[in-house]
Amino acid sequence: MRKNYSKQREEIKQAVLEHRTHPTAEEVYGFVKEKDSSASKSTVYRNLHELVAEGVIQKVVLPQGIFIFDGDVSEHSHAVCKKCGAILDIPLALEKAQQAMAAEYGFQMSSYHVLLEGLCKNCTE
Amino acid sequence: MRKNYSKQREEIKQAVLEHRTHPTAEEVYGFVKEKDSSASKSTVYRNLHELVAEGVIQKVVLPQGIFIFDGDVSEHSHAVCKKCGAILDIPLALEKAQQAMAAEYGFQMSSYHVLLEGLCKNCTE
DNA sequence: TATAAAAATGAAAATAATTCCTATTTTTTA
DNA sequence: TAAAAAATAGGAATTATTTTCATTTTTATA
Repeated sequence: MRKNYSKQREEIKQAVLEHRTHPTAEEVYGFVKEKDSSASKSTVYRNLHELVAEGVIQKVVLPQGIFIFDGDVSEHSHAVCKKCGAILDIPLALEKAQQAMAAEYGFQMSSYHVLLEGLCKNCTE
Repeated sequence: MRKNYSKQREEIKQAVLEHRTHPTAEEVYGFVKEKDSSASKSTVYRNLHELVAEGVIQKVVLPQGIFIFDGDVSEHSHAVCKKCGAILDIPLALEKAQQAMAAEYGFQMSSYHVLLEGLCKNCTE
């Protein structure tokens, strides 16, 4: 277990936790640059990867193949607005699916990713 | 509407429809090459893209960001085996989610993507 | 059928996101 | 405080995909 976080590591972690917008690596890099202009991209990518491995943040892929980072590591799903791109966290649980998958397919489901697409509240008003 | 399919276009379509393994673009390229060694990658990518736009096949992204192609365009979900990589089609419908999303978040859900991960039957035996 | 116009192709270059490499800097340890 | 370990910046390398474009193939039509 790592005892201390380096300055950059802490800034990268905070950038993901504070910005609840589900930033991409590039966006995290932008946030970190604001505070420490000497920060490099490789450090951002490396630390994001390590934070994911530690379970501090999670990496989610959007249907277009873009990766976003989420400071909320609890099991939840996402809804992406096709117009503004906003990403909502939704507590959509698929516990029932676990048993159904085992019973019907003999598939031992260990995790799931649900991604909804549509229009968010703002974009339909 | 396109009347006829070119030779390559037809081979590319067939490769996706016949191989129910959910191939990547690279794999489709491999299948097409077997029948027509002169086929190029750009043609495979272009046609896959067009077939998706036409709704003949669909493109799905896996959590690692890899794109796979599916000849079954009906709304269904996928379960990926973490051991062997097998991809199962599963009729997991989220109709209820549609109303719930509208009622709770004002989100007009138009489509969804569900991806389960775990171990398939073969890999647990 | 011959031919002009349109569409599709192959090959290679360009792109974009991410990972890798490495010399240097920073931090930790004792 | 010195040696060892860890982390960094910056750039090169990688990989999957897209774009470009000259050539080939197909289609339409005179």
